[in-house]
Amino acid sequence: MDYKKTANLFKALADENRLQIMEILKDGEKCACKLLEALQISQPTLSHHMKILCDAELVSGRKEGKWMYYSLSKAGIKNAKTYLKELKISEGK
Amino acid sequence: MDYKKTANLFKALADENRLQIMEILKDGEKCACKLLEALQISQPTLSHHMKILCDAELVSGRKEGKWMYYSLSKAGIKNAKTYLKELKISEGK
DNA sequence: ACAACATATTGACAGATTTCAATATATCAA
DNA sequence: TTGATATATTGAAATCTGTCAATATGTTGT
Repeated sequence: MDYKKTANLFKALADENRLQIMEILKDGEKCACKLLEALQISQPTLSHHMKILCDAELVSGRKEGKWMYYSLSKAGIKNAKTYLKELKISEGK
Repeated sequence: MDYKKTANLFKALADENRLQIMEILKDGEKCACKLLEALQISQPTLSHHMKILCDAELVSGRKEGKWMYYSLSKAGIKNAKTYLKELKISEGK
């Protein structure tokens, strides 16, 4: 198991603003400008958070003209689910 | 949804040493001294990590004489699973 | 009570993370 | 091409986190 990669994945989920972004994206693809409206953070800060979420494959981005559209990505979410699924509680002594 | 609590939960999983601890505990309850042997960290650092894992309810501790036994706890793991499960990818526009 | 041991707490430091202002890059419209 | 707009990057400051040495607390055996 790759501890570094897994830690990075959970790090991406370990921030209140990023959780709120994920929450908004549950509703479907959104433009960066919409996310900026919803959060009380500056534009560079949003851009930084989006990079972290994209790097973790929790979110994917699509550029259309001068706009960036973001949506949830299955890959990262699946990785996290898989990790948790493997946390079986054994009765080993 | 409680962003702070959820962020804390994922923060607890966002560290390589703590992931390794979880990995070891998958095998069943372990004494703190065993964890200390397995990890390349000092005793106070281990104690600090265990507190974070316990606070997130990912691990529970049991004191027996002068020893502490730790094991995986269902509550935190379930909370994380539930969060991920709710990350449904909708087609809403 | 005292010594030995296991774990927890405190205090300090280094490195990581979040944040914003300033600036850069890219796209569109006139 | 120029100006306006959307997003990304850079650089710096404040805060948070992981770490260890030193010390405290709690337990067991003598």
